[in-house]
Amino acid sequence: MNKTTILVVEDDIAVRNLITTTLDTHDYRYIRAENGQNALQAISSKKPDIVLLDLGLPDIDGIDVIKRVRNWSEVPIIVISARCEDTDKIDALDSGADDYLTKPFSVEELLARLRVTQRRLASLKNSDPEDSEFRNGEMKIDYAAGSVFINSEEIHLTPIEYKLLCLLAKNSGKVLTHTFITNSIWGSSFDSDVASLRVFMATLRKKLDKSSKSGQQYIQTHVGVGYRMNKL
Amino acid sequence: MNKTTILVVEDDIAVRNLITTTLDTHDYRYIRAENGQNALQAISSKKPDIVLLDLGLPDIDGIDVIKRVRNWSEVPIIVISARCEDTDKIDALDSGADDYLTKPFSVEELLARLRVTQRRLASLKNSDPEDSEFRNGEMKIDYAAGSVFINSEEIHLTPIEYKLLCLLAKNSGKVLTHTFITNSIWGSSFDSDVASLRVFMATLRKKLDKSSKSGQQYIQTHVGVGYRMNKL
DNA sequence: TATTTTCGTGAAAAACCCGTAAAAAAAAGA
DNA sequence: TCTTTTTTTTACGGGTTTTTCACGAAAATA
Repeated sequence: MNKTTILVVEDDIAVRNLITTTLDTHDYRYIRAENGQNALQAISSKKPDIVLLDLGLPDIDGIDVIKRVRNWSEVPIIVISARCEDTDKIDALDSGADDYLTKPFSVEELLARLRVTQRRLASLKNSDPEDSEFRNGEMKIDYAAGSVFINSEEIHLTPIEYKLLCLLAKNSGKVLTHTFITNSIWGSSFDSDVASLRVFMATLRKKLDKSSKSGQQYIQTHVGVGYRMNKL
Repeated sequence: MNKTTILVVEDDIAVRNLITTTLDTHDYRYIRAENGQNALQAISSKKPDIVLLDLGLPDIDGIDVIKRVRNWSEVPIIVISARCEDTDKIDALDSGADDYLTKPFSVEELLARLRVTQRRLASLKNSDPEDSEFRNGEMKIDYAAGSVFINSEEIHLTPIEYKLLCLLAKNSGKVLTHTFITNSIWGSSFDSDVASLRVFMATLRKKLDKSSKSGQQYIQTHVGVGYRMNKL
């Protein structure tokens, strides 16, 4: 049986060393990342079992890291942060974090919470390896890099366009209702959001089709209901 | 969709009221238990989705409650306790608790952690995606994709046509009265709706028959009563 | 069979929804 | 600050969808 692998995302060397030596002495394997970019890449390439994430990273905000990971991976994320405000905790948890510890934290508690997470993973034993990229026809989404390609040619998407595409991709083949989509992206569903949604769909389709050779229809409209990504 | 049911195990009336009123205002259902015995009974008989557990109960020690529950149930347990020692936390977590909050706790944080737990429960349920579909003769309805096939060739239906077909399919073999159908689709039943219904039936039949090889009659008219989908 | 009622059908009218462009507002970078 | 990018708002045209209506066919009733 393999050791549980833990990705430690922390730029403060002292804290990182504290964590890694603790993990070492408790029979864990670990990987390190000093910033958000590396963290995202490590999650997609090394596929750790659990992620320990500091929120105060030099490049990307920790919350954004969580959100981006959650576009394609369900890997448990335990946040370890100096931010002790309630709103920070709530933001992190609602963005997709599984647990939240505030610095200074008890090493023993961290280990206990790791065990809780491991227990849950074991009972799941859901051995479907999550793919860090999505392919459909000529399109490819590289989740770790946050970039999209048509025929290995990168196309630039704005944040919302990217989110939208990920949402459709994750539910490829299924019809997503207007309200489901607007809720997923804006958190609420006003009529004005649906109007915006149409605009985004238009630009997204334009960008996808422009690079596509065959006249493939990636996104299909379901009148009065919503949209669907076709499996090609 | 049912509300999430939460068992609140807490003997301190003030704290309990704080929690239950909070749950009330956030669309949760709750059950109460004042001691460990009642809690164990409630978990087995009422089958709550989540348990909020105070450790300082009058009869059984909270840790023991956790251990005994874990003999036969995996229900998520979130501990809310005045004990703030690390060892207490670790004992509770290692005994099978899923999370641990110390009093005084932030109501907002509690809600956020409840949402985390709910998220996990939801993803557990959806792990086996039964892509529900309906088959009858050469026809197939893929509900998730919102599309209809005749001999694995997709046919385009307008929203009402699709709704109508789903309604007939769901009650395949049964005669549906005019008023039942118009009520299901328009919410009310005017004479004009029945007139429309005839038109929709005509186009629907036309679309189904056009692709069908054998002259199968999917929809049968019952004069003066309504329509029925034949089982083929 | 004759009469009445109910259905199916085609076509036109009305209503509706969607895509699109363009401008305004907001956010992000330089 | 100014510029650039991104998001939101608004309005309109066009195509699809729904509704209405008229008339002939089919079925039920007597």
